[in-house]
Amino acid sequence: MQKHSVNILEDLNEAQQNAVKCISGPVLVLAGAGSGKTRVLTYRIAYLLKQGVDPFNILSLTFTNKAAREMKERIEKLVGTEARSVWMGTFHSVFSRILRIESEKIGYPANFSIYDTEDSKKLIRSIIKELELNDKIYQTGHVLQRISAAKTSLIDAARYNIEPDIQTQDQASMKPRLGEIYSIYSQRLRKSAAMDFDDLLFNTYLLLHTNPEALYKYQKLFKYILVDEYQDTNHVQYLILKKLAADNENICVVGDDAQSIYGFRGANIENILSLKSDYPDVNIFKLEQNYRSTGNIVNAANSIIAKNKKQLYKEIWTENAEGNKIKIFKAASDGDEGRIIADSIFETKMNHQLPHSHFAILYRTNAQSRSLEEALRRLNIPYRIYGGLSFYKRKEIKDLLAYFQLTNNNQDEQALLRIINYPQRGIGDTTLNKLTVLASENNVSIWEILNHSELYKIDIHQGTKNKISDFITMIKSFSVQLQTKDAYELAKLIANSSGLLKDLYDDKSNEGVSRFENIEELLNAIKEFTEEEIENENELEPKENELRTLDVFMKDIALLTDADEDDKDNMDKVSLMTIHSAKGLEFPYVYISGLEENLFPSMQTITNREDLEEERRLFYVAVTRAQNQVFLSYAENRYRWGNLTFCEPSRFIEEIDPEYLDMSRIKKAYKPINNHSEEDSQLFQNSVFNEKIKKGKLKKVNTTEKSTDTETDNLNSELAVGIEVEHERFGIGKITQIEGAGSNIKATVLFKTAGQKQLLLKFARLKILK
DNA sequence: GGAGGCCTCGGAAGG
DNA sequence: CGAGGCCTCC
Repeated sequence: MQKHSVNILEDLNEAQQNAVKCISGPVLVLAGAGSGKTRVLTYRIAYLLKQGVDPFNILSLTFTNKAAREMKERIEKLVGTEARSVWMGTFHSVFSRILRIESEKIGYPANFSIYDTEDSKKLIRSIIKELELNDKIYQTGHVLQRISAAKTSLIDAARYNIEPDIQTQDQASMKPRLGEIYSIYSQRLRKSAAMDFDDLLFNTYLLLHTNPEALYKYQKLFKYILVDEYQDTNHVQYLILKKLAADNENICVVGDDAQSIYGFRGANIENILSLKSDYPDVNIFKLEQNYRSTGNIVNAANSIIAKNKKQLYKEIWTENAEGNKIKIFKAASDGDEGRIIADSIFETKMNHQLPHSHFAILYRTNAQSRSLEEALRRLNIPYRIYGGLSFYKRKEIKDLLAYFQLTNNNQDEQALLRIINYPQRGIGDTTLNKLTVLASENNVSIWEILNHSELYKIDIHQGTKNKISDFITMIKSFSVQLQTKDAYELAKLIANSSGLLKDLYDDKSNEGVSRFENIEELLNAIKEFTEEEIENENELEPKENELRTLDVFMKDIALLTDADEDDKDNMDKVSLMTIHSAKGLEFPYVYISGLEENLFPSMQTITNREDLEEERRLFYVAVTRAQNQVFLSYAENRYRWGNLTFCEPSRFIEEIDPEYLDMSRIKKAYKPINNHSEEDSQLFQNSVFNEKIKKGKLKKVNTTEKSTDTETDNLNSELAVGIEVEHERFGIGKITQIEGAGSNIKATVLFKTAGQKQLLLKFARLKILK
């Protein structure tokens, strides 16, 4: 055994070895792009096991199912089946397991439902309607975001409603009743015995915080904690980790502050930047040698990230050959850009006799993929798009799962509303509205009302009542079979007797056929699950009976995002994806498209310098995906939503040290873009804005800095009212009113087109015409 | 209760 | 332009 552990370490360089061997006390592994981060994590777990650590005492957390799966496989290769008993998974999956075990301590049943974003949004939309609020002002997405942010900061509905800062903020954004929505949302989740994604974290924290026994139990259990992609943790994840590790401090976090690109969903880069203040005796290991990319790529990436102020110092270097310089393509339009990229792929592939899988095209937003696809199709280059609608988010799949979910948890309101009239059984909106009102009046779930309809005064026709009663009887008959039938038998029964299968079978359109096939695929997956051997789960969980039942299948289903489609499709294809989804991947040849100011960096993102730094990290991630060669491209004109807009090359191109660039394709056509954006921000800072308007000069309103109070004064002045503006979509209009302050300036504009409509718009979207 | 016309709006994405 | 939500009319 000893001999074997030596062998394990032989695969690692010195820095990696040191990080693996330091198994006691807090450890931070700062791992640069391509430096073998995952390698260190897997070898560290293998090393722990070789040292005799019980696999049950190791907790390894990742952000994606894919990362967890891959790590499990890798460790199994190193140490064998022992690896299966390590607590390994995403934050959400591990904590939902714990919450099911401890559910009664936080007042939930063990079979609680997990609401995905779609379920949450539907619930919020219905609450907004019930409160008769303006859904233009209270947009579901935004409301959910606010609630999610609150939960991430451990602010529950009660506290939300009394926190002065939050109240002021909601008043200012004209949404004073957000707190009320939050309260009702929480109550309704409880009534449905459901948790949303944020609750899985929030409630785990609550469990550990309010329950010393549970805290003690899990501190003793998780003697060794490992966290991947630590730069992407949010506040509540950070606090949970801190609690779990408080006893023995055997926590090892691995990450790269330069690759923190999820700020917009609550990731807090400070968690990694300030780790030292939490654990003063933390051992820091830097992995700075890059094994992935050529010298030119590494250097160019370094020259980009050096522009960021907020970062931990490290210097990525490589022993790899210098390689080619980064090539830049200037295209006339988005179509032209696609053509240039497709030609280049074709040419490179032919010259070097490479498979398509060696190429990836990355972009900032999904909408960019269309013109690229067209160009690839024209040259018959096979491609594969990553992202898009995942299997478990498809309508027909969610419909069938809702049947399963309601069978498993009768209180689940969103599941009930989704299927009570699908397939159609004559229980329409009117009836459901009455029931919803009745349910909230009596403070019970809709199921409760339907199940004990004799207790409530329901004002609906006898015919409808009968239909409802048939439905309830059916669901109940499913529920009683949960423990007596295996998952596949019951699933098949539900799919058939609910009428769902027949409904899809009758639809002979292409779409209908594919939906039917998807249902078959889901049923097949359940069949496989049923035939699986019961895995060696954790000793904490009660022994499950021999039968693989549907409720067990449903446990984590909401946490699954893709159906391993990647593995199925192993054809040789070019990969197309957003930069976000490219993190963790690598390709010999990488094309980064759409390098235009306002597209990448994205105009809507940049409201302050920190956002710009995140965009820059995103660019860093994109460049460091490449092993051999990076190509950058931008279009001078781009169609967006049917409009052709003039584009400027991205400032990011300019930020790369010219030494690493090959400008031959650009020649003198390339102009530095410095003056433009700089001038704009100067304008804003110096309040010259007024002057420019006076002179009647056409001016694009600055988008790189958030507005300051100084300009508000300018904008508030009568001067701004009455001036002519242009909006990329609505055309030319006149400002009739300006209101708000700070970053919330709103201009009411009367447009000449779009039916003379009054629209409320952020000022930054307008061009001042005069 | 359901189908089709009208209106709206456009970000990256994990669980 | 195109997808998705809402409303109106049947």
